[in-house]
Amino acid sequence: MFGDQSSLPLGNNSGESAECSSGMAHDLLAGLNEPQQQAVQHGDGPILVLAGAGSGKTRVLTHRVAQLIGELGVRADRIFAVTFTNKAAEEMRSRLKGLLAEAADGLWISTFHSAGLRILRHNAHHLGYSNQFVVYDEQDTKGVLKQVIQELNINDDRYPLDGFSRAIDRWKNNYVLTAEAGKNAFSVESDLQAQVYARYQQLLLAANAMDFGDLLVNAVRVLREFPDVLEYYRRTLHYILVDEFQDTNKVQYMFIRLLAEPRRNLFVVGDDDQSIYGFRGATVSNILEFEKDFPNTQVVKLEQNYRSTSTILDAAHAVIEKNKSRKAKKLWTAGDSGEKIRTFIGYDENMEAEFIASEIKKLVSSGHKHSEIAVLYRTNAQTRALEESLVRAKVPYKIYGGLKFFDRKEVKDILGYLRLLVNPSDNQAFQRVVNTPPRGIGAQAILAIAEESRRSSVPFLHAAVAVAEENKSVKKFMELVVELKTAAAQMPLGQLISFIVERTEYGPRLAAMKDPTAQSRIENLQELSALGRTMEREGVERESDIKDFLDRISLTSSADMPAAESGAQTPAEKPDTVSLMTLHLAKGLEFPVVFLCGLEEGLLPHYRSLDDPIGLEEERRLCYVGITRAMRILYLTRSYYRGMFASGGSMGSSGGARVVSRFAKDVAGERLMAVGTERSQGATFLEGYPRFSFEDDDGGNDEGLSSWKRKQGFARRAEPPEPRANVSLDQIRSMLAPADTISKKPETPKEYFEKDPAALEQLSAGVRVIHPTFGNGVVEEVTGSGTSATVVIKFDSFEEQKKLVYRFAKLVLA
DNA sequence: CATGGTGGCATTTTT
DNA sequence: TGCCACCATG
Repeated sequence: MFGDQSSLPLGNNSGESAECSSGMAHDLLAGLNEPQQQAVQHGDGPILVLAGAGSGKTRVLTHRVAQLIGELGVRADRIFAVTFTNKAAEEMRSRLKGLLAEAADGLWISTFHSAGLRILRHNAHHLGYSNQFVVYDEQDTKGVLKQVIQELNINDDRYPLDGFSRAIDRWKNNYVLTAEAGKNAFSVESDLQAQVYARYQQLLLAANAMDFGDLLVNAVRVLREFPDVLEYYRRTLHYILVDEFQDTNKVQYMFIRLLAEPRRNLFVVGDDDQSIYGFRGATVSNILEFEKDFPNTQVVKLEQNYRSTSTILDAAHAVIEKNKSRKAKKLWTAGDSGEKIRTFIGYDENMEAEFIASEIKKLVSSGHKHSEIAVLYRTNAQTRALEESLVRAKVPYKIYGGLKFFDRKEVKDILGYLRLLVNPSDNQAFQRVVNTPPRGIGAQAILAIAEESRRSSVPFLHAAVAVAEENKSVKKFMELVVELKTAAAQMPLGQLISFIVERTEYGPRLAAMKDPTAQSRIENLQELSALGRTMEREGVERESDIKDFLDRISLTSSADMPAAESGAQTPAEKPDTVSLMTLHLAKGLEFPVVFLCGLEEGLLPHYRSLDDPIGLEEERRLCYVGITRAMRILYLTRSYYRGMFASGGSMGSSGGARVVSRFAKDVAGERLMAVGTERSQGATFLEGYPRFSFEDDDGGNDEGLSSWKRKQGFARRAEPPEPRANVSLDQIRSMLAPADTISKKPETPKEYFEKDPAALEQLSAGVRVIHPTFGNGVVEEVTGSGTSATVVIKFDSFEEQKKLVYRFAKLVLA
């Protein structure tokens, strides 16, 4: 009776938007089962929805929002929905757009990190940052850490950088500020880590920069330490919804708790079986804490699965039921049992990949679309073999995760210039670009600049002015910066980027190289410029274009955009491609056909978790997530040997021969059906290859591996794999485009200046503001304080200035 | 003092 | 595979 749900073609991004209609009332509940309706109709107060895989979680979430707006008359801008990835946020946004049309305007839907960023863009000044701070990525962060380690004279053989970066990360996940970290140091090492942490934060502050963790930590700090700010957000956000609640860590939990506390209208959705971000500090205990912190929480369980066949669900259950720490539950389906699970063992990872590629071709010729198929794996390293095989078989695919467009060196370099232009204290950007391309400023010169920067406590860029006195190369660089700075004030973004590429010699030098990759790098820069052009906005200050551009880029994650794709597809709307991604990225998605590969001990479960029971449980959940992505057909594959670096084989006994994953064994039995080599070569998925076949494969010509290789055209590589095609401009653009809300309104919450005393502090002469009826203007004077404050504003479209009572003028920062 | 080439080495998962 | 450290050269 809910058949329509289980037959969704590709739930993640097509799916339910089709159901949109305007007469909301009963449509909202139609097609929902009992517990789903219960969740959607829940009144005020806290509610925890335990939603198993494929039980219609997103559907409940979106219908709940629609219910709040359509039935209960809640204003859209009173609702705040948080997700983990931009992709999930975008998905929710588009479904709501389908359900509610323009009634959805004003909703705040965003990831935790963009929410933090948005709050800090208005409030970072409370913490001593400028509101124009930059966001440091991992590389920048490592650069700062390196500096700290040098400064503190730490032996980096004994204490490697990664250790510090992990420690700091852990602290931030748990909202441990530098002072507490220092106080609680219990060993030489942790004391050292705390010192590094403290100095690291100082340097970030000096550079007016925040790392990813800071976006949350500092947001929470602002809310905790500045009651006015907290008050403002509490007054604005009446209903809060959280997706993937099992993956929240402590800071994130503090964040939503702070916001939701007074009204307690908190709606969280999660599944303890799908908690796979323990390494990031996520803790299932948040689910337990939740019921403690929010007494009288209503709990709703969704156990009916609309996605998979019962065979697939059984297999998934066989894997997950072995976990000790989980709430007992079992998914069920009203659907059929479907086909058996198909298994394959390849001799090595190439053969495994070849199999997958050829199997995909078969599936496609029997009527499946490429886009219905996903290949999932534990580690990004596994993509190499897969990609090669897919290219050779001419199967169009997209890889999610891994290297992003914005991670490419040339792109980062040019972005480095942009960063430096809008934020002169961005020392990491300075170091990145000061000698890129090489212009005679080496280690010594940079050392001198760093020295000067320390001595007079000014940013590197300023320090460089002093150094320029006696260093011609530095002087030339400074002149370049001035020239670019001038250009930045005059040119639109796209043009500016091209200008930078030219004037820094970056482009010309690339063009002069004979390196075959140079051409594609030039193209990447052209794309960057084109992208900049599409981000230009009318009537906005040039600099804010640059800043927004940089913000969006720093929050665009690997899940949001394919890192690589191939296959000549027409530039149609939805290119038909197979999806490749890690198990982590696959969470929340579904596909009619799923290949789950590398089912080997040491890979899934990953060897880093083998000796840790808690880690093993998480690996098990990961496997569970993988299996439950499949709707109709599931393949489990592995290989017998795998060309990995020594570490991976450390647990394998006989020189790298790999052992089948314990999770695969749990699935074993009637449900499995061997396909491919297994039947022809005596190899079995669960056992491996018979010994005799491949001990020396130069010898035996007519059986086993070599013949298989010949048959597959293995030995001679038909043609070299084509270089990865670049991601299309359209895709990048569409990823960057979505703002926090459905409508393209200013980032500032509507009532920012309505009654909030804290906001008044931001108004002073020269600040640009927007008035709902008078439009854009600039503040000339602020008089009085509190509720009697008045503001004099000169609006662009009026000759005379206007004097407005602050309390009533619904001003918004421009 | 800066640069470019070479060889060694490390690779979980991500906002 | 891609990045970093080191070394020889200009």
